[in-house]
Amino acid sequence: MFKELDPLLHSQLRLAVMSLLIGVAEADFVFLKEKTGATAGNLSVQIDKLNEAGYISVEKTFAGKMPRTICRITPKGVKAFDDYVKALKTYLNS
Amino acid sequence: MFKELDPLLHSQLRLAVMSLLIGVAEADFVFLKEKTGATAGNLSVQIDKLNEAGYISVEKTFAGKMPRTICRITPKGVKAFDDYVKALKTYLNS
DNA sequence: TAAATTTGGTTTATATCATAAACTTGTTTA
DNA sequence: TAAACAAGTTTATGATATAAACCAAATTTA
Repeated sequence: MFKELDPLLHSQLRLAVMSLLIGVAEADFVFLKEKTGATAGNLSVQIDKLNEAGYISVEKTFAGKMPRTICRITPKGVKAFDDYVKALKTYLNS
Repeated sequence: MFKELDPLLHSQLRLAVMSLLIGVAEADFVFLKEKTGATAGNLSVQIDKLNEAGYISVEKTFAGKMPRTICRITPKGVKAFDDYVKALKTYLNS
């Protein structure tokens, strides 16, 4: 009947981040912040969680002298996102 | 870009309840409990929240001598569900 | 060059939420 | 009448989302 919804993805901000990352090769912190409209603190926490789950990879580099955090979705993340969408659909067939 | 997700509907159990109710004229507590697999306590709490939000109406009657709680989705609930689905789609266009 | 501001974040505190365990009220069965 | 069951409700707790506060380095301004 209803499939379980991965709690890691069933969060507005984390879902937005994954949604953005799935469409691009990579995206940095500032880009994600602007696109999602999230506060930096909240975004930082949610990126950590996605990273720890292995759904995204996080690379910390420098753009010139300024720090730059680059995020990329992983194959595991793509699969999780896909599964989440499938599960969601079991709730939306009204 | 991303639309807000109504926090009242962005909950696995409440979403399941709404999903069930949108397809039928009415459903009682026991039916909802069986279909969702939720515990009675959790279901009771979430039904209350949906009721207080005006998304469903709750009628307490008796089936013979046993109590029976009947739930129905309201027009407001239908609209909220519809809006939620629309908002969700802004996250899934990958 | 010193002070103020901006950038790019992280850490911490809080308020809310989802959930299950425990409880209640009444009914049926042995 | 005691035990078991039915249909919920209340309560306790642990997790979660979120923003406020903070920090270090770089840049701009006076």
